[in-house]
Amino acid sequence: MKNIADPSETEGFADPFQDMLSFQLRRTSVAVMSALASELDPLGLNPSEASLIMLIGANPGCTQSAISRALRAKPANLVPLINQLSALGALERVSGRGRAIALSLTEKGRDLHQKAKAVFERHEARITRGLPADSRAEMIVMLRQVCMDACCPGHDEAGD
Amino acid sequence: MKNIADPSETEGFADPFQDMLSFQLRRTSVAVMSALASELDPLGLNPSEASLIMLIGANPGCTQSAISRALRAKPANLVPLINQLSALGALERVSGRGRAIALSLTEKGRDLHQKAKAVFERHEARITRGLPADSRAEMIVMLRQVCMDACCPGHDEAGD
DNA sequence: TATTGTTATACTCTATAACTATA
DNA sequence: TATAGTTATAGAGTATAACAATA
Repeated sequence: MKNIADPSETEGFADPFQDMLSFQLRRTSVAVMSALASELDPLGLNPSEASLIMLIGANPGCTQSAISRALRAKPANLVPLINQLSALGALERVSGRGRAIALSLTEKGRDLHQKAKAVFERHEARITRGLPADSRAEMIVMLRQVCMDACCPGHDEAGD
Repeated sequence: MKNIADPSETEGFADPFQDMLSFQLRRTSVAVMSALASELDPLGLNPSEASLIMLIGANPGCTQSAISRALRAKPANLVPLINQLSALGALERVSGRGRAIALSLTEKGRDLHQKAKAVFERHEARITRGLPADSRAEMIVMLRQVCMDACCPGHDEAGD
């Protein structure tokens, strides 16, 4: 069945990314987000929508610009997301000062918020079940450090 | 300047993702890949192209299907990538058995390979410069574990 | 005028289905 | 037929520019 040199079918295929932090980060992030999407599926939410509900649930009355900063997303990209959750009846807009709009969850949104929190907690437990007890917290600290160092390639100061 | 309740402008904005491994992974991965893209820019390569060169450089004569497995990418998505690097004169195809095609670097490709390796090493050092000495290796081990646990949500066996 | 939000758009990544080519 | 590769296309996610609305 193996007629040509196909190293990946054997142990002989060299993976230069196996020992690179950058690529392991990416692979793991993709795997984790994909698993999270599957776990959120029964709620009819994707990770973006669930994140938005988590954020508004934790900060009732916040504005879109505050959310865009928190999610590191462009304001323009929040519009379809908010429209969909609004059409779903999960959140409502109340006009604030200036052009600002205060976002908060409806009763349906609060229900989704509780369910999403449960999914997140279960997911978090699931992906860390193979780690020693303190490793999760250590890992988060290290990730924040790496994120900061990556964001500010030339300096030593904080940026996250 | 702050007329409405905008928690993100103060310390009062709650970030429910700050202590979640899943979202810190994603944030860090995005920041790291963005930094890598900037560092590869002078070579005229993006991270995908550079990864492909690294992989073929480490495995001369490998096939596209081997690469797609190693990069966890769909074979169809490699086509434009390979076409571009081929048009750039960085790699060449030699037909193998069946419909398989063996890929290898040209002289220009080997030159890019060396330069990309240098960029990767510098980048790796840069993003880990804020970590204690052994943390990088520990982190990679933990990431592989988390990746495995995320990929196989229901079992305990290996999958990465 | 400065800030906030919206629209339109484009570019990259990723995913699938249908197709071709070859042992 | 099974494997390898290609094409076309559709869907996310993300980026920018231009615009509207309001203090």
